[in-house]
Amino acid sequence: MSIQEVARQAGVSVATVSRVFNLPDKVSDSTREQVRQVAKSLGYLPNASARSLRTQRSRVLGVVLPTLLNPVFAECLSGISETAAAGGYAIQPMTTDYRLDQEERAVSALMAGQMDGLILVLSNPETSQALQALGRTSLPYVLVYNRHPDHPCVSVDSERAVADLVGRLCAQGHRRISMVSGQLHASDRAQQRCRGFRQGMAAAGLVDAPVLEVPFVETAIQAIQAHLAGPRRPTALLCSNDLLAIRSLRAAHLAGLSVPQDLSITGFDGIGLGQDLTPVLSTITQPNAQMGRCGVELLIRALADGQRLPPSASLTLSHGFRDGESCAPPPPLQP
Amino acid sequence: MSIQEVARQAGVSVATVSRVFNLPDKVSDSTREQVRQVAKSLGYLPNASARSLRTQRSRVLGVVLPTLLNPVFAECLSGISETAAAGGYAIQPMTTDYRLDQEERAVSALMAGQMDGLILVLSNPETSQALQALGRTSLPYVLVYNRHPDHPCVSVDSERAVADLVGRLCAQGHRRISMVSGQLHASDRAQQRCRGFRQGMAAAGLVDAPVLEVPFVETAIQAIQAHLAGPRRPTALLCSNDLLAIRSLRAAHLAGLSVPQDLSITGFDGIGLGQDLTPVLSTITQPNAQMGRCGVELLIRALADGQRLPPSASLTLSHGFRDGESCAPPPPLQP
DNA sequence: TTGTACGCGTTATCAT
DNA sequence: ATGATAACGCGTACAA
Repeated sequence: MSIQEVARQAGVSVATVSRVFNLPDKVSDSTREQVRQVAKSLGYLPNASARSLRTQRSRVLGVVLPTLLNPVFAECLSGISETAAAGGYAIQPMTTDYRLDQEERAVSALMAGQMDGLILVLSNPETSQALQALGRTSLPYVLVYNRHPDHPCVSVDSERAVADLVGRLCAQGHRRISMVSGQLHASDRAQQRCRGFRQGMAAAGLVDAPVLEVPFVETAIQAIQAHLAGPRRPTALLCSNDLLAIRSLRAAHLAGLSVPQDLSITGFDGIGLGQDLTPVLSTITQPNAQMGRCGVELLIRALADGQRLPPSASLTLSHGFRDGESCAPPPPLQP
Repeated sequence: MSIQEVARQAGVSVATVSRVFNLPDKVSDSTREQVRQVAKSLGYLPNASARSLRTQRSRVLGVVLPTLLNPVFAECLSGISETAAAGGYAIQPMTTDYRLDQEERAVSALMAGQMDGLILVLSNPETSQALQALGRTSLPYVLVYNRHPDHPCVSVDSERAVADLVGRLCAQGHRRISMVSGQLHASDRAQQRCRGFRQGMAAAGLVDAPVLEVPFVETAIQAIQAHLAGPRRPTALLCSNDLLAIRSLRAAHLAGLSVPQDLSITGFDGIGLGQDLTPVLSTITQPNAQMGRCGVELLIRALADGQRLPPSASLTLSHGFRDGESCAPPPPLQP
């Protein structure tokens, strides 16, 4: 069902049909209605490929994410999807599983796919080959969650957030605080949060700032449980994301510890689910859907101006702290 | 950067360049390498829109889902994405928030977007306008989670699963079992699970089979808590999905009940997170990622054959039961 | 206000 | 083995 057929049946030229869909004002009321009528009855829908070939814009945004199995990215994609749709854009997401080769394949596929712009959550903007390749093109893009002075980013100040949180824990009386982190090499966020931890601990005059880097999510619970079984176990676990915090809650239970009486646990991300848990997860909250929304808005604005986004367009959204039930002063007596 | 430019620089015709990418065997070794060289140095990538316009296939699959905020669909999309990528397809997902108008908009947009096939999770295949519209086209599609004799579906037998679960609970000694359900009108799964509940209760000779239909997720916890505050409260809560089960855990806590000592709670879906909770969620498990994978595989196979999928291609995957920690015999004394 | 005709970048047919 | 060229469906400059 093409524009030709509609034109034929409506007794007008293809140009008129095209105008009915793209410049409705430039066609008389009567013919417009006539054409719409015919188009509807034929179930005509303009061919997106032809349109995109002709106009050189696809109205599709590419999205690259580590995984959808972490709700933080599902929430973000949800925001992206919503805002893109509102702006007349479709999205084409690809996941990388935190693997650099997949990251490059994804970006390359999206570049070949006539995306109008790209929204990226990468492992590390500093070293990403994919981002470098992208830089050699004129395709507009924006990073989300990532943070880097040379690129347009929508992010929160993880470093400060974590440092502040360490301060809170110390104010509650905690002295032995461990960080539970995901793989540092796979994520600049993890690195930033780790830096914030070290900084916060140093500021509190605490020399010992142990970081437990959990290699695989599958083994996280066991590793954390082992860490909690040690002789001078921490009184607080500062986890670099909510999923790790949830697994830490499990590990604490398995280790026979009550949260927050015996052990405090905090997360980072503010996934919605954390509010429905018992104990409610104490965590640093990011506006995940909002971060996606902002990324799309920046991108769409840039597209309207026919520009790429400069690094100076970067946005630091404000984070929050959810005072849940997984956090309390340390138990009074500790050996 | 077009095929023209590559041809010019390589000193061959566009036809030869095209062959290098599509039928490499039909071109001599020397020119093939020559062309590849030039293409690479120019960063040439075949234009997907032009290719799709010419071949009438986009190698993109459309996906319609209720929401990504329920991990069950995020897990499914993850499986879809993975299998699509492996088969050389990209995906274009749209969410409906369980709203029929969004459902129609999504399907319509995907039909206009030159999708090669559609993977759909709809509210209700029986009444869906979107599905009816789709039926009038020749676009291949497959339903996932939905179950209907007139359409190709990848699903599990929710009805039997729930009925069996009721049997298990009864065998443990439960007599007062309530179902907590999402909005019945918004989901055929909810309806099926509800039927399974009534059927199982009837089979156990239990006349009273109360169903608490929770209107909005936001108010779920309060509604459930109120239900638990009643005089002859249930000893078990059979929830129609894992998210409701998690909220029920919270509601039980707020009502001062211990799970599973005072109250048993079961879910449906088998989201990964349920395993990391305390108590580990007892639930009916579906192979969520696998359901997505199967849908894509069916679709890709149909595309290879140039066929639509007949209803007879439907697949009922087997479900399981995770014996977690949220379920136990009822307390001995009940008024 | 409406129509004609070109070109977007590619694949495929038909020659050579 | 390679090249010339038509056609995919559309938007738009230009003409009427």
